[in-house]
Amino acid sequence: MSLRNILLGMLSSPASGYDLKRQFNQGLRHFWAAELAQIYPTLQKLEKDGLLAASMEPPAQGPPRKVYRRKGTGSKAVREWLKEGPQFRRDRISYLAQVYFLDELPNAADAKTFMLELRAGIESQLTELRTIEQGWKSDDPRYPDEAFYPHLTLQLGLTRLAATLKWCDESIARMEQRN
Amino acid sequence: MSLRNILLGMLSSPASGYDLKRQFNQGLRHFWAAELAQIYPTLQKLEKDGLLAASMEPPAQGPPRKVYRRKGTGSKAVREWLKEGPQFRRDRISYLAQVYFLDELPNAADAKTFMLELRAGIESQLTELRTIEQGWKSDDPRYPDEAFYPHLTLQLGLTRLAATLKWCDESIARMEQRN
DNA sequence: CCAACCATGTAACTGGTTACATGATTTA
DNA sequence: TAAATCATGTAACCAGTTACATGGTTGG
Repeated sequence: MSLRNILLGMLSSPASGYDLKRQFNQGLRHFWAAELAQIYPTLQKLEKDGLLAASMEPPAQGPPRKVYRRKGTGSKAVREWLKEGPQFRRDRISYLAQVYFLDELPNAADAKTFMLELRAGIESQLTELRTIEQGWKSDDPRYPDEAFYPHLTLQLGLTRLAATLKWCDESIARMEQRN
Repeated sequence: MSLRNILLGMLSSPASGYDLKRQFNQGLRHFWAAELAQIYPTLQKLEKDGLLAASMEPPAQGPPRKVYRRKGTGSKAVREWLKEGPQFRRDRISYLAQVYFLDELPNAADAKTFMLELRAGIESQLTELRTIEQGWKSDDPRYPDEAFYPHLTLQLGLTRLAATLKWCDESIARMEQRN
């Protein structure tokens, strides 16, 4: 259900499915990912439901694009989604499930290897996020003021990853004390 | 795929589907939730695949239970899952998707209401987690030493929620400055 | 001309949720 | 005896992923 709302939100200005995928990669992928194979059918459904209008546009260059425009009903749907209040869907954290069972590894060194790999993964996510922020800064000098709420989401991403990294270090230290 | 591995991990001692659901509610629900409608068929599949053995056991009291036992192949599968290294599946955060589009609300007061509700939700998750920790403490006085890794997962939950709460407060403050 | 990229789509499958069905046992 | 809880399951559906198919356009 959420992808529908997200696409509606992104369509405050007209865009094609391919455009939207690019936007996902730039601004939303740190808290939401979507594949084209899911985006295209969802847009078709939104058009059928009367929330979007579609038109084929042969552009100045490149292959023909199907551009979607948000209708009044579409904008209303976004506002209703936001007025429902925050949605707390229990998110699953795969690697935490693994940490939970780490005692199943008979060799303590294997558990430590796991945690070091985890730390490395989190750290690379952190640098990735900082790269996104740099991109935003260079795209528009008015950032972060011109993108107030997107900036907030990025801040939470950075904050959480920093906290997770700290947790990794503390956990590894405790594992060493445990021996 | 992960639920299979989690169930295998939980079955270091024999249990029924219903037991496992209870364990989910106690120890894992802060990073993974599962319904009985998913647990039962998954256990059946694991039995069919030869990783678990099942036996009907008419207990001293209560209705008959189907108890599953992990076989050697099952334990091996858990170790292999852990040796693959940490799985980073991009987690989706619904409420962040909503925050991203909060400018769609024409009335700034509505956006603030949203953030306050978000803060309240996070806070209640935090108290819920602290309640779980208290439960663990009273269940076993040796905690957290006897449950080292489960304790670590709880710590991350607490750390992240505290960080998120701080972010909420800072964000609300920025929104007020923005006017 | 070929590789890389732009652009749209369908089909099959997996994982997970919601709703429903059934019945035994325990407790108030 | 009625309600709550224990206990196991199936069916229909929804969301999301992976793999595949197709073809236009641009740049080396």
